[in-house]
Amino acid sequence: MAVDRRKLIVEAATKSFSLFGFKATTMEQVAKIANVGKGTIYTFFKTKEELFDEIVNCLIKEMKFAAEESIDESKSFQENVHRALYRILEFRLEHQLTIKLFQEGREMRTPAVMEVIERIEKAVLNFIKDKIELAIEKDEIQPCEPELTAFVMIKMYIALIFDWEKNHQPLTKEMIAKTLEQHIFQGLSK
Amino acid sequence: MAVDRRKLIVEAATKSFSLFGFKATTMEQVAKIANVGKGTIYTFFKTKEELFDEIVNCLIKEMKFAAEESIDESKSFQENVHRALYRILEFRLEHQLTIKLFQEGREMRTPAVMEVIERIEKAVLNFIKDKIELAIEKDEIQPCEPELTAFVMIKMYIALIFDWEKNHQPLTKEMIAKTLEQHIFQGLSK
DNA sequence: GAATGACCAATTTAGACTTTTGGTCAAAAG
DNA sequence: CTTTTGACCAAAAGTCTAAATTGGTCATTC
Repeated sequence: MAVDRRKLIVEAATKSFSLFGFKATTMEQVAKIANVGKGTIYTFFKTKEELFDEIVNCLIKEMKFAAEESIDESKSFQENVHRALYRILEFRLEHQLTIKLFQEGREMRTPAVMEVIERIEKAVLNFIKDKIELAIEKDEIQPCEPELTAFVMIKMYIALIFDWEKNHQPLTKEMIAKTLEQHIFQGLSK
Repeated sequence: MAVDRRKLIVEAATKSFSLFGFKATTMEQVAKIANVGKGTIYTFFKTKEELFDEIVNCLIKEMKFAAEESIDESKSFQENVHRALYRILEFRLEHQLTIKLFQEGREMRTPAVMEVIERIEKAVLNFIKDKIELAIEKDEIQPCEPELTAFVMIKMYIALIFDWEKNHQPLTKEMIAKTLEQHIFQGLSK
């Protein structure tokens, strides 16, 4: 084959979804960008959602890779959780597609987008959960419900990065690390 | 005066806001429920928002009272934070007005309602912040940024009560207390 | 002087009409 | 044959405007 039409389509769709979001992207436009007949898209993907899902799956893989890359086995569990979560949220802010998606989810609540956001969040949860399970096995942290702990950590991170700055000065990376350290790891008890 | 028209109006408006929300409540309806001419409302309140604000201020006071009541000086700071936050969120679920308001905020983003929700959340933040400052003074907990710590605690509570059950079995009051204890107070470090 | 409801400007709603869009498929291309 | 295509269709979304509603006023009433 001269050109990989499937790849062309996926690339075109990624570009369009990143630029205009899911709802505002039309299949005709994707076809045009990909230099392909509209019908051709449907030989590879049953629906617009299926095309979207493939792209998001790819995004999730990239995200996992970025997170995994940020981990340094020689560092402590705490340090690594901080690095991974910070990297993941950084990723969200660096990639046009995630920015657009979360925006569309917030502003229009497009069902397909809401679903996909949930998938992304589940993937992050599972990633952190795995790290926690490992840390428990290696006796680096107290035993706990890994899923619940991962959930708490992520919520806290999101809150510190995205919610706090709605009413306050944004926190620096160091402040966030310190807050996580002080609250989750060290606790406040005397 | 035979009847306190102001009180009648406030009561009628409270009933209507609780039942239909802010946007779906019309001043005419409030007047009708209060058995009062529409113009009368405007002799007490300049706008619909002003009437709304008065009612919400009252709600916030009640909420503070409930929270304050739930505190037992003889118990530990941790126990009291848990009791107070649990009571506040319970309050939110017991009162038709808060239920309707948070729902309207979520679903329609009515600006006046968004503002009011922010006011409620600020009040809760300040309440907890005060308790934390007190606890630091009394040397019950480590020194920390009271506002940031209060913020983290509240976010964690909301997450554990409202967000966790979107994808999992709801947590019992005890599980929530334990999670807060384990994560915030005791920490996970070894 | 306090209370009222008819009244008004402004916003919201309803729904008829138009356009766009996801998806199909018979025909064209290879 | 298989693969690609774009005209085509039903359905969904968008647009436009006339009608209804609503927050707020104020001359009149009590």
